[in-house]
Amino acid sequence: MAARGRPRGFDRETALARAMEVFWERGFDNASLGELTHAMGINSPSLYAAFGSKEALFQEAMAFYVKTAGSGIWEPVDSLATARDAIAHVLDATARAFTCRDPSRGCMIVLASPQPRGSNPSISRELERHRRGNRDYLETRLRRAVDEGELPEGTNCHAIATFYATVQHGMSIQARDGASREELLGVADCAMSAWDSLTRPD
Amino acid sequence: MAARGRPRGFDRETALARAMEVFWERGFDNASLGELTHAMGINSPSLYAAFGSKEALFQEAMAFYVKTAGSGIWEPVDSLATARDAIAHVLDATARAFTCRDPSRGCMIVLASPQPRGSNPSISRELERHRRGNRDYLETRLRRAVDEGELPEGTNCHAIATFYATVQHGMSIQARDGASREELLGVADCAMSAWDSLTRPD
DNA sequence: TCATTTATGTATTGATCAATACAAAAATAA
DNA sequence: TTATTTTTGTATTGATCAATACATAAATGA
Repeated sequence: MAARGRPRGFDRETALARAMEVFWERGFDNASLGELTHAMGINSPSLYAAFGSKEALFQEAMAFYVKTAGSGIWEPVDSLATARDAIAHVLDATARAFTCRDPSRGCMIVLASPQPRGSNPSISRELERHRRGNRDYLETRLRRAVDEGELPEGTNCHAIATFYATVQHGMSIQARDGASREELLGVADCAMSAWDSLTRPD
Repeated sequence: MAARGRPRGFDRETALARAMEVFWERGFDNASLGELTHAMGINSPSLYAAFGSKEALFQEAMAFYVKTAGSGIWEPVDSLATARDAIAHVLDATARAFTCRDPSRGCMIVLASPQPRGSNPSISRELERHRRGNRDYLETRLRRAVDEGELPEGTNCHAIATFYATVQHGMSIQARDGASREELLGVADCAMSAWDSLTRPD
């Protein structure tokens, strides 16, 4: 199946990666088409031909972000032996991922469009859906730990998952405010120091 | 000193309070002048005559927010007897304040302009400065507790203050994502359950 | 009364934005 | 070669935005 017509003059995935960087640094609204096309090295008709719209481009950039920056954080959650190891890993990897650019950027999922009734509610809802998914993922991992006997019956998995998700979200703001990697790792340590009392039987 | 000229036809502070609500719900960029003037019940020339510019209006709205919504959270920090009580109060009051509107809004200082290199960097910097001030305020309170003997010498006040500030920031995202007051109070409880191990002598 | 001062309502300005129209370019298929 | 298909670059569109021009209204001071 050879391509008909004139071949595309740029690499789609490279352009997508550059768009992701712009959205990550500037958020959805503040990333103008001029900035995006400049970073991607193309003109706007090429952008629209390849991606459809600014919103569709963002959706793809978000998926790309999850696949690249996010996978190192969340993928090991199921494979690590204990829920404690899993959550400690999430916080540790978060501290590293949120400070992997200079200046630090925090999490694109948390910061790219924080106004649910802003200019593009569907994007805010999609990001919210994703954050909720991460929280639920932690809760599911905790429930499994209860089933496996790592944690006692009666453990409040919902509250613990919500707590650690909250810490993870807060680290995005700290990163944007210039917190160093060491400070964020310190936050992760502090959060993990609650583990024993959170999972102690009543 | 009677006022010359035609008297202002609206109450300046009432209008400011309404502007604050709009900025709080929509953020700086997404709050259009049309929305602002509609909520304030005035036309744009009156807005500019009374407040100067959209940015100046936001600065005043931010100060108003700190004075009203924020004071109940931060004011008791110095007067409460112990650092533990102070921090527990901050988290508890935060959970309540962030869910005092329906739908929940979280914190205007955290959410109104989260892109440091967005459309208005000076506003982002001002908000960041304020967040940093809150964090420093917690650290100062912890150092006082060390001086007074509540906490042992060698307590890592910087790390503990950063941790609790991070939790507080994360609660804004949770509130925006629809977390209930009870869930946020649960987050506050989880965070406080780390207290003993965080403040235990080495 | 009349000049001065300040506020208000209507209408508009220039800038910026996302998205597109259009014709030329570059490939394949017949 | 010629017709067809798709991409590219230039230029533009209509919408929306923050901010303002201007004439009128409503107060005080002389």
